[in-house]
Amino acid sequence: MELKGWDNLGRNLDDTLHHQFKGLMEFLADPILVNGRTWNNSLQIDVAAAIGVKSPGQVRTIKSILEKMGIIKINSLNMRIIPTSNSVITPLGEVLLALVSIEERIGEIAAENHQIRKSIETMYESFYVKALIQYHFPDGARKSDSRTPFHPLHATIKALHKYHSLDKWEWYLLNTFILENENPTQEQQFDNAINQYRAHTVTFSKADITENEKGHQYFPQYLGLSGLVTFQKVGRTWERMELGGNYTDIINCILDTNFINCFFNNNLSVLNEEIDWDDDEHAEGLENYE
DNA sequence: TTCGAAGGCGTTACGACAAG
DNA sequence: CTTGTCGTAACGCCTTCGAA
Repeated sequence: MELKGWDNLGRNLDDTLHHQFKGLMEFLADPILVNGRTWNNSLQIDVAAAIGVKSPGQVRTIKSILEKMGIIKINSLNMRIIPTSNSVITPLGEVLLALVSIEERIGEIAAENHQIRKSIETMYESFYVKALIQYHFPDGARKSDSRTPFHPLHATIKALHKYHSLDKWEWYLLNTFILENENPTQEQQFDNAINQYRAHTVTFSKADITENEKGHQYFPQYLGLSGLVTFQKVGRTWERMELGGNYTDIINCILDTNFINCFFNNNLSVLNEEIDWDDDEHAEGLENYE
């Protein structure tokens, strides 16, 4: 049976990316460096040099992941506008910039102090919770199979809630079948597939993954950073994911069927603190993590 | 020409096994 | 039990390519 991952960008979210983002913002903040240029190849080459990557193609990948995470404004880097750090960064991006700066300043203390390290980690978690709430596929979970806006966090949390945990192959089954939000047909197909797998009537190997074979690498990594999901790891690869113990009110909020309606219909934006829930219960859930 | 992104490919980590 | 070797799989950087 063929397994297919959701589309993904091949970029890890880690210290390196955080600092590349900071480097990009520092570059754009300096009019002398930007030198009146719009977002063209020449500018990208200079940005590449400034943030320590080797090609403008990589700068574009970084731009793309920062956009999807809601760290920079979508299309704020384009060929018509001369960018500045202020015209590009989102409120969520400001949070990340602050976190990276804090981490740099107290880095030495933090290295020796478990408590402080833990606090920083928690701050990054709440940052990534917000980033993932707004992270979605506006053009479909997998371009080859779908064109409907899709919210991967919602789909994952919902599956984890129902099936308690997902191993790597169950994760690929989720990716293979679930391509739309709240689609009962797809959910039934996924249910059949996961039950067969759990009954050991089918087994999978790497060779069964025919599309987006790194689907297990990137999005699960993002989930882990948010603390919403935890992973049982063997060495450096994960075997099983389940809901983290914390953030239960956020998780309940994401599970609510209104969540998707609000997200896609009301232009829900955690970036700009414009969440406008129908009832107060949801709003409280989010406020705890502002 | 510029774009996004799939996946190729070099590097690294793991695990099995043998030898000390 | 520890150390060393080696084959395999995972990782992740970044090249390449189809599309616009």
